[in-house]
Amino acid sequence: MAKRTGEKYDAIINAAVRVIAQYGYHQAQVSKIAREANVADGTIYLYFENKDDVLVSLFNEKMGAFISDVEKALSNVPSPVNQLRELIRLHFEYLQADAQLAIVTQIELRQSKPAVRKEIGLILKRYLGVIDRVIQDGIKDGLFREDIDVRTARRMIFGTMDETVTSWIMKDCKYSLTDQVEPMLDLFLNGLSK
Amino acid sequence: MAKRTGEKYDAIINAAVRVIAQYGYHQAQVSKIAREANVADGTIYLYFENKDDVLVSLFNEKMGAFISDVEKALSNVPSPVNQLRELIRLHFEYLQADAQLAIVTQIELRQSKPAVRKEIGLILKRYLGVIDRVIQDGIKDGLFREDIDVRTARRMIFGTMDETVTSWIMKDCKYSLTDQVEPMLDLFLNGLSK
DNA sequence: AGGTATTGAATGAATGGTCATTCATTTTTG
DNA sequence: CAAAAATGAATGACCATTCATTCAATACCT
Repeated sequence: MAKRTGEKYDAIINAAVRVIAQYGYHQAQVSKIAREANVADGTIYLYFENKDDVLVSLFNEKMGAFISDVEKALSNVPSPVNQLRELIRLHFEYLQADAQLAIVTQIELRQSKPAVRKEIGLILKRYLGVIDRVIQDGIKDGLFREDIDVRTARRMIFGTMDETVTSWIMKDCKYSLTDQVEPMLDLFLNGLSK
Repeated sequence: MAKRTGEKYDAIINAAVRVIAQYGYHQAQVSKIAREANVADGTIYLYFENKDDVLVSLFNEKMGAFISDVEKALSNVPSPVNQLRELIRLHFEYLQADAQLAIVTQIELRQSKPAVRKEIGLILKRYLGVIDRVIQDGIKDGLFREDIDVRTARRMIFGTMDETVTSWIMKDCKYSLTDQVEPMLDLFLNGLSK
């Protein structure tokens, strides 16, 4: 039965991030991940059910930690406007700090099988909930318009950040993501119109 | 040498859309696509280089037609505000009218190999150019703020539409996409702030 | 202490299933 | 009756997964 914990568990997950980031999803064979983790092919099956389980666990460990960080950080920020700023900032800072992880979660894991993507979607729901709460607080506090639809606004915030990170990666991460925080926040708050 | 035209060429592309939409990218074998097109497996290789070429051609034919429609439609619309409305409307209308195509371009083809995704990216560039032009016109006409960054705004517009279509598909297309046009346009133009 | 049994972690070569692609043959067309 | 188009069975490459075996550590005995 898969162990799901321990030193080698972490080693395999981190090896998977490096291998997938370097070779891409389709060239990340189990044997390559095993070699990178300094472990035999068969050992992976002592810690994980199968290859898909490695991918889901990877996303769960890394994204789970990120969401917890965001939740904790936002709880110390009073104004919803600053919460939104902090959310965007953390989103960009986290991925900018670990470009390999960014490539894996943003590009490569999206090529996985439906079953894997479904699990990933469930984990992401928690993050979407965090965004929703910021918007709702903003409306309650009278800072945001009460006639906006929370889901529409959430899709705008998440969709824009997601697209921004993806194109940053596609352009080889060669500009600063965090420089985008203020212009993006300004667009979200004030819109295109004069 | 691949023919890239003719009755069977279209039949194969349309069969690919149906098979991929129904079975998913990973269960869309060449033999299944051939059967759906009423053609032998080998015939596919008379019209296409290989399986990847089928996928790229599919995107090129379908998305190319869509972009041309959008370009033509916008050229008859005077105000950039109305151009933006029309762009969002066409984007949603086109995908709502053909849910199978929406599933394939929005979800399934994103699981393809890097080489295929790269081609898809090139085709999409033309569409992003259309969005950029609407924003630039809006600034020139004094309707949009001149201090916004065109690329940031473009990523907001494309990212938000993309995320909206994806979650519409994930929720089994069971609400109206086109109902989202006005609330989304309003958010783009006026933002979240009161 | 010295020796021996027991456990379970780790190994990596072998297996088996899956498909894209090919090409010798057949069918259709002009 | 050529020439072109279409066929579909056979091929071979690829890779996740398995499992018989090795190895190391710990417990148990005299």
